[in-house]
Amino acid sequence: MTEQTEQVEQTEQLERTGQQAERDAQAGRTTGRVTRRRVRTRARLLDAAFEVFAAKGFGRVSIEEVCEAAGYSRGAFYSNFDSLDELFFALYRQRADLIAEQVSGALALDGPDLDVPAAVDRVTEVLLLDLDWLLVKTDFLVHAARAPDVAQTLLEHRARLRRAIAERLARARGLAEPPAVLGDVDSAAHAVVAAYDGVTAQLLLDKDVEGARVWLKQLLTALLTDGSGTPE
Amino acid sequence: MTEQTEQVEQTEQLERTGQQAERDAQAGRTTGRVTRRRVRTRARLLDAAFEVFAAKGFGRVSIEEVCEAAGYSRGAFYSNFDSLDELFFALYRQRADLIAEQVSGALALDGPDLDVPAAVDRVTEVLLLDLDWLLVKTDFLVHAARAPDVAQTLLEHRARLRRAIAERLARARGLAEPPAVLGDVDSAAHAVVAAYDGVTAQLLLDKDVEGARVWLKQLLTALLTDGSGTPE
DNA sequence: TGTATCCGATACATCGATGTATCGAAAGAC
DNA sequence: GTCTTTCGATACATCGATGTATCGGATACA
Repeated sequence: MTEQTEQVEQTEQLERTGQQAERDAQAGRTTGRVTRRRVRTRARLLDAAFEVFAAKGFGRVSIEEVCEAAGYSRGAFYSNFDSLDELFFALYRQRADLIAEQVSGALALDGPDLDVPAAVDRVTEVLLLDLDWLLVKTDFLVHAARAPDVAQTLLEHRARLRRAIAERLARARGLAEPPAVLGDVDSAAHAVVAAYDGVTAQLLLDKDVEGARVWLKQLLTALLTDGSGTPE
Repeated sequence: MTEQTEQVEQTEQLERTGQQAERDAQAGRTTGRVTRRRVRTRARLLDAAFEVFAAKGFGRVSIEEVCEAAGYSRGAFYSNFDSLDELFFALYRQRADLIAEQVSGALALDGPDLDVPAAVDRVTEVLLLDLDWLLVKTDFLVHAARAPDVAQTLLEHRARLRRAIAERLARARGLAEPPAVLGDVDSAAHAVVAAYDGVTAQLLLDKDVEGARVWLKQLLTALLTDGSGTPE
């Protein structure tokens, strides 16, 4: 569905600092024999998983399919993960963290005082970049909805995101913008996330990324600038 | 997860007018021997499916589990459906139509001129009634996202819903309300749906139905009344 | 009540996925 | 380069789910 090669490199780097030590510790040696091969296969498995999950949905994917897509046998899988759930969780964390960074970057771009429409543009660009990711993300949401501990993690993730937005808004709010249609910045941040999720749902069905972007921008500026922005 | 008994009656009535003729036609007789037993078991299978899907998620449910929950053997299932997918689709249609009716009712309640806040209250009540339904509905969304034909159906469903809202809004708009933060009524309707979906996502994680209701009301009034409503 | 038809239960054959145990090969340490 | 440790491939046993074919009991209709 997406290109496969050389995306590995990226993942590999992410993993290097990642949850490597845990497994080593659990295996005995405290970090001796860190193994280079291992990181590679782990990264490839994650990338393959993303590809396959996006294409068929978490619920319809077997361990073997992931391994096949990654070019490994099941032995490799069981050597790196305990279950598909664990792999899914790791995958989500990896990608979500990546996006979170990008969003932070987009928010931090202009100076200490925020240019709302410009920031909205940049954030929108990042958030609606990859349809496959939205698919997997939604899959994960549904998954988390039935696993309280997973849900907890996801909620914290979202809370962090909201807080970041709220802080950014607060810094900009005191200056020129009139108070938005919603009371405080917290509500505003909440609304931003809701708008994102809402647009995602439609996008998943009609696959019109550009349309979704336009629409999300419109929604966000409407919510944040109280009509003085660029509605319509 | 939810009560099971006597919900059957409801389903049964829905089915009576439903896609009954099709199968008969396909089986030969044009509608001879309409069978009473059949409608019962079909209805029970659908109810059981709802229960099981809500609890475990579509992807994690086997045909046998549904049958067991319904108190039938797999023979009954294969006599009524061809696949889990088909059952899922039927289930979605049934429930979605039910909700759509209720929303229509809630919208039609007050006279020819609409009292926006009151309508928002009523609609919110209906939309966020049943957490299990939201789970199944989201599951279905993810499912549809990967099956173009199913997506098409879902999109039409949503379009109808939006149109109903838009028409209702249009009737109310000419009178007193100032134009909302969004341009036309179409955009407004679109925004309403997006808000609904957005709130749903959060609700699926924190399971706080009351909070979600409050929040959705706030969002909707903010979007529809341009601040003159009851924000905070 | 008889009877033709329909429906759902049972049994069976098959397939795919899972997890484990074992072994050869690769990779790091010296 | 060797030697030890780790990783991943292979083979195997098992289990659960699927779909089908068949049969007996239920149901509608006369």
